[in-house]
Amino acid sequence: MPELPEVETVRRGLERRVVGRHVGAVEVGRERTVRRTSPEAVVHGLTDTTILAANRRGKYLLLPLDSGDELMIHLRMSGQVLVAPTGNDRPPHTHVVLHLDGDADRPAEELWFVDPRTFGEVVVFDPDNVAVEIPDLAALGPDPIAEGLALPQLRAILRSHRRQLKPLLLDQHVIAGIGNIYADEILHEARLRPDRISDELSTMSERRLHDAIHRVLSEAIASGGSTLGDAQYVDLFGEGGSYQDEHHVYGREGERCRTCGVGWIRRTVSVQRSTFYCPRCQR
DNA sequence: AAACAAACCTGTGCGC
DNA sequence: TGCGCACAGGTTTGTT
Repeated sequence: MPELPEVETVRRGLERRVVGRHVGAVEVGRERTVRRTSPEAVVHGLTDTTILAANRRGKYLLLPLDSGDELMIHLRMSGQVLVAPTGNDRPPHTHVVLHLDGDADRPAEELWFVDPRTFGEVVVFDPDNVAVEIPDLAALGPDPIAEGLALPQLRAILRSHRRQLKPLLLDQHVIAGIGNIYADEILHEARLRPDRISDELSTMSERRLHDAIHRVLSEAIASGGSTLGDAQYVDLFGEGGSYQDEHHVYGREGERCRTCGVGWIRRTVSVQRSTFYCPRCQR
């Protein structure tokens, strides 16, 4: 579920609350969550370390440790990262727990990785060996927020592929961080149909797409991301975002278009994903 | 190279 | 009320 804006919101929470903390004990409850290595590797890699920073690339959370290793967390569809006072009841599907020591101004707390569908993962890796240990992370395209994506760079990407825009935006090797909600919202903002071909856009359309990527992602981050009806996505402190109120097309099949007030939002399927757009103002 | 399908899991909402 | 099916924010793998 979480895409770039949601992961960025979690990252900011980690920066505020977790960076600088020392990790005492570590518990791994479900092996599948640490399947890239093993429970022992994650426990040993985290125990008695200090978390130095909270970074993000695409949908990957990356926390450098004082050991020289990094903690990588990917939420996939249903993962959550939460902080809570030590001793609080843990929600169902809490698979990894980091005990954060208290200090002069903070009580001891726990960092929980919660994930009903267990697609998410937690791994401790050596950043000098990332291409071998986490090849998908090493192969990520540019992150429009963390690294920036200038117009000439986007043009080069669009013109070097001959692909439909929706699958192209969802491809993490091409651009990192955009998922199903924001791909649709970006294409709506750019007034481009999801099946337009990347190397057939006018220079003006390329510019609109570039503007839309930055505008939609930035505004979604400013709103704390999108929390849908199931409240699956919440930030580190359990708070939902509000960008769902700004959605113009995602989840709005059959509704009148908020942009043109004339068209009706249509749902199709692309890359096995629901795709929403306004056939009148997106061309 | 790009489109397409299936797989990995669990939970929820809907029609009947 | 209960059952079965469709569907869900992601990514990998394998096939056309």
